Formats: sequence, C-alpha cells, structure tokens
Amino acid sequence: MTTIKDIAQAVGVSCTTVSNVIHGRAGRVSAETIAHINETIEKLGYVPNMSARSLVSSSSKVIGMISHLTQNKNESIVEDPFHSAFIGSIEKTLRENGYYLMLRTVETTADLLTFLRNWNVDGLFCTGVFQDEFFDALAGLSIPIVLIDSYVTHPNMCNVGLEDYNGGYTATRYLIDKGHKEIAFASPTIKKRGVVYERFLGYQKALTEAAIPFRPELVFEQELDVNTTVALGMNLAKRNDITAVFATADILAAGIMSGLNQAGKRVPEDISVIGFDDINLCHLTSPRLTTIHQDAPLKGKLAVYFLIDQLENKPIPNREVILPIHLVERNSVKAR
Amino acid sequence: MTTIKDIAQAVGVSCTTVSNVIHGRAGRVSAETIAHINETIEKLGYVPNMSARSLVSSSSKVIGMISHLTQNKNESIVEDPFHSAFIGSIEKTLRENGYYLMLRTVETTADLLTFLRNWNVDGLFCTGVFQDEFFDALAGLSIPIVLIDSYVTHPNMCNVGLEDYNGGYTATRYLIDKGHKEIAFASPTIKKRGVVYERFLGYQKALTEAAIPFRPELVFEQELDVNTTVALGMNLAKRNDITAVFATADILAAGIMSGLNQAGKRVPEDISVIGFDDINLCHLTSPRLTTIHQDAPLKGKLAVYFLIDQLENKPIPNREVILPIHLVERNSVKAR
DNA sequence: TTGTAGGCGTTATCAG
DNA sequence: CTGATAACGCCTACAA
Repeated sequence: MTTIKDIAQAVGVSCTTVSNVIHGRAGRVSAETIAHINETIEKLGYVPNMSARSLVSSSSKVIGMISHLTQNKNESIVEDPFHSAFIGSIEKTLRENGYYLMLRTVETTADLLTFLRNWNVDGLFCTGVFQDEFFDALAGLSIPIVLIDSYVTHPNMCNVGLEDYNGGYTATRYLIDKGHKEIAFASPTIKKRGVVYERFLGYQKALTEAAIPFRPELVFEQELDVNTTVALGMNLAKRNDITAVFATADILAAGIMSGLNQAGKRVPEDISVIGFDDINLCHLTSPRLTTIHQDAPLKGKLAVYFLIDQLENKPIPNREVILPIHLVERNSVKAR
Repeated sequence: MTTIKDIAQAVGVSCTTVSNVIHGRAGRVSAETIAHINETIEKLGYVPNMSARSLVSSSSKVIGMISHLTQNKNESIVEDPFHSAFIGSIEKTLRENGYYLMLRTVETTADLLTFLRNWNVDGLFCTGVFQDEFFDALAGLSIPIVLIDSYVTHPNMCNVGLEDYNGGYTATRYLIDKGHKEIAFASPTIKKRGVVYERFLGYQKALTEAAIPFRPELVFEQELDVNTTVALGMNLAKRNDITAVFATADILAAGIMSGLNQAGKRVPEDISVIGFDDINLCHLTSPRLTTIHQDAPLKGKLAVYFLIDQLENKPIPNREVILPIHLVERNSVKAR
C-alpha cells in the first residue's frame, strides 16, 4: 500500500508537504514541488486511507442510510420497490460528492448510537420517522440528518417530503368528480403524523368538501405484502356499496385490483381504483393504474444536497422541501 | 467518546488488559478483572472505533456491494426490483455477523481498486460479472469475493447462482408441452457467459429437443425499462406467427403483456407469456403471470455465508451453489 | 495475570 | 515555502 510517507520519500520532501498538496493547500508549496508530488502520486498509485483520516479527524465521509426496524422483523431497508427507487439516486449523488454510503438497519436507538460511533458517521438519512423515542435519539445527535417522508421536524434536521395531504385530497377529489361517493381508503397502518396519515386527512377533506359523510368502515388498514393486498381486493369485491378505492401505495392498489379481478369484479367498470407513487408497476397492471405521481429520484437527489450543504456548512436557506405531486390519469378509474 | 484508555483508567488496569477482555481472550485475565472491565464498558458506554481498528489491522469489517456501471449511465445498484429483493437479506445477515455494508457503484476498475483501498474493504459482492477486464481486476484481488449470478469462476471466488439453463429449458418446454411452436424469446442483451445467455441456451435446447427449428427473428433483445418493454409487446401484437413469449425477467414479461393488451391482444387467449424470477409483480398482473421461481432472499443469505466463511478462514467444502428453480403455473399461458 | 511501547496513515500545530 | 512532531484509538509483541 502506497502511503503519504512513500510519496514523501520518493519525492524527497516531508509528509506535511505531500499532505498539503493532496488537500490543495497551494500557496504553501512551490509549483514545482506540487507538480512533482502529483506525478509521483499518480505513478505510485497512492490512495488515501479513509480509516486513518477518519481517526485523526473524527469525521469519515460515511453517510448512513438508516432503516429503523420495529417489531416486524422480516422487513428491511429496501423492502418495497418504491424505496429502492431513490436509494440508487442517493448513492450516485453521494459518490459524486466524495461520500460513502452505508446501509444499516437498526432495531433500537442503542444500535443506532453504536453504529454512528463505530464509524464516526458524518450524516444520516432516515425515512418514515415518527414522534417517538427513536426520533428523540436522532434529535440528540450532533450530525446532519435528513428526514425523508417524515412529519416530524427539528431545528437541526432537514426534511424532504411530499405533498401528501394534497395527494390524498387530489386522488379523492378526482374520484368524487368522477361521480363516486362510496370511496374506500386502503393503506398500511395509519400512524399519527405520518405520510399515510396526511393522505388520510386529504381524503377526509375531499369528502367533507363534497358533503359526503366519512364512514370509518370504509377504511382498510393493511400490510403491504401481496397476499394481504390481494385478499383485501377479494373482500372488497364482496361488498356492493363501494364504487371506488383510493390506495395510498401503488403496490397496494395493484394488489387490490388483482384481488378484485380474481373475485370477478372488473376494474374500472365495476369498481374504480386509484393509487399513489406512480412506480413502473402502474404501466404493467391491466387496466393501467391511475395514480398520484411523485418524483422519487429527485427526492433522493434533494435529500443528498440537503445533507451535503449541511456537512459543508453552507448556508441553508430553508430546511424543508415539499415536492409537488400530480395526478396521472390512466385507465383504472371510470366515471359513473 | 469513551476509549479503551478511559476504561483502563477507570478500572485501574492497562489498555492491553481491556483489549484482551474485549476480544474474549480469557485465560489471560482474572475473572474478577474481566467482570470489572465489562461493567465499566457498560457503564461508560464504550463503543469500538472501527477506523482505529481498521487502521492497525488493515481489515475493516466493511463489505462492499459493488455495482459495475458500464456505459448506460442511468442505472444504479438497485435499479430493478429483483435486485433489491436480496440486498435487504444481505444487509441483515451481514449485520448479524458483525459486518457493515457499503453500497458502491464503480465505473472503472480503477474506481473499484481505489474504493477497496480507501476502506480496507474486507470482502465483496458482485452481481452479473462477465469475462472482461472488470473480472480480471477482481481476480487480482486478495480479498474474498462472492459472485452472484455470474458465469465466470475463479479459484478464489465463490459463486451463488441459479439453474438458469434449466430455467430457460423448463419455461420453453412448458410452452411446447402446451402446444406452442412459435415461441419468441425476449430478454435484455444476451451477453456470452451470462445469466441471460444460459437461459437462452435452455430455450434453444427445448426447441431442438422438440424438433422445432430455432428462428433468430423470434429473439428480441431489449432494455428492461417500462416504455421499451411495453413497446415490444405492442410490436409482438402485430405479428401473427408468434403464439407464446418466454421473457427472461418478470418485469419484461409484464411489460410485454401490457403492450399486448393495449394493442388489443389478449393473454393468454391470443398469446401466452411466461416470465422468470417470480417477483411479487406476478400476482399483480392480469392475468397472473406464470413464471420460473427463484428464491432471492435465500440467494442473498447464502452469498453472505459464503463470504463470511471465507473471511473467517473456515473450510469451504464447495465454492459454488446453484439454487434450483421451479415452474409456477398461473394464468398467462394457455394450451392450444 | 498484567503492563509498556511502538506503530498503523493521516492531519494539524508550530517552528524554521 | 518546508519539515518535525504529536496525536487520533487501537492492537500486539514483548517484558515483567
């Protein structure tokens, strides 16, 4: 392994000088020496040892992408196709800026703290954080944190989110405008102050606005795995009161459509379905899924910019970005 | 930050003793001291500094999951839903064994080498490696490497793969048994000695066996993005010679079905489709997709076991696991 | 059973 | 403009 020392010896200067050149501290070194050193670095194939850097600077260029595992043990960081859409975008942007991405699942806040100190982690991405003790742990940290899809805020964290409320409203309103009145709401568990909760509020708002009474029995909280969602679709098929379903995730919507289909109901003739996210899957279902679009890669990119600006102490004009959503009309909703 | 030194001072012993206790080198320390040290570690919340360890031991517990980016710049590590299925399983198993996962995309072999030396990376996972200069670079390394879905072997790498040939054969044979003769083969680029290539060979084998002439014009090599796959489906709809399609990935199959549908063809009445992978999507298309099943989480888990056994110098009975596949019959194929 | 000392590669301080 | 030197936290001979 070529080290700074090797370079220094080869060139006939001290480590300090080499280090200065590496860090672009020009002005302190003669142009001649700089050139010579750079050549040698090239020739000998010097690569900085991040561990050593990290040790001396107690900062590491390591960014953690944290997935907080609660009880449901079988999940993991990239469980759903939507998540994975922006993790790639995050890795790319980080890399282009000289950072490294560690993926890590933590079960307890102690796990988190340990991990951070293990590596002098410089910054963190977390998704779906709620107002709980995990959040409190994050709040106690002194490193930059970017929260994605979370409705909790903290003076020294940044947030990248979505117009969830508006999305819920828009989807529901669209169904109403199409003549639907008995509209089911399907989602994973509705946790207070979460993404799903906001969409739920938007749903209620649209209902209220149209003077349609909210009926709690039309709310279906489900796991997102295929079997469950398909089963839900089959159950919905048995009822005749519902004419439309708003599902807060495309995978959920697709599962429901599939269940509906298998139970002999036709979408959208018998029942309309609208989703949320606009993942590729929307083009692959039949009928193609009408949904609320969001830009996942952009979300990832913005999250990284936020983080890097904080890491580099750049001024941060605002600590929050709410990405806009819009409706994408396809074929899963029919007017009645 | 609590360090070993702090512990040593608090207990009134030397760093060496603390270090010995931490590493379970019992026998060298009195039971009493051990207990005392452990208590103190607990009380003071000592967490090892991996950078320091890494520096002194030139090994880091960091495992890289490498995605080799060729020209197509917009892809990334978790581009397709299938990939992301086992990356979660990999993170989990690594973590349970005391390792850390770094996600990294590399464009050149130089990028790879730099990355490895930056962090003293202990081991590597790579997917879809071919016999090229990237492979040569891997071959030159001295760390354990596990190749996933790759048809290149090397004395000091392990392989976790799939019965791709058998899968291709089984799928095609199934279609043939159902009375199909004009069977299209749809896949991403067929690179020699790759996963897709093997499936292609299986396809040809089944054809030959049934005395059906292989027709190159029935082979369609495509990108896997939705638009392209849907477009392919629409094109296939225009021809009347094809009665069935074998697609080497479920997302591809689903795209084709969608295109077929949009062009007015019905699956499986007009044309049958079979996929590969058995991802959740198969339940969500309509009709539900008949496909070749593979166990992605298991693949991830096995890959990790391979890697860890190598890292810990355990005896490795065999350097290769080929996971079995099996056909899952659903509704996208019809006998004629 | 325990301690001392040197060094891993890098950076920062301070002196020349 | 350049160079010693100490320090980051940890590990491992080697001593005691």
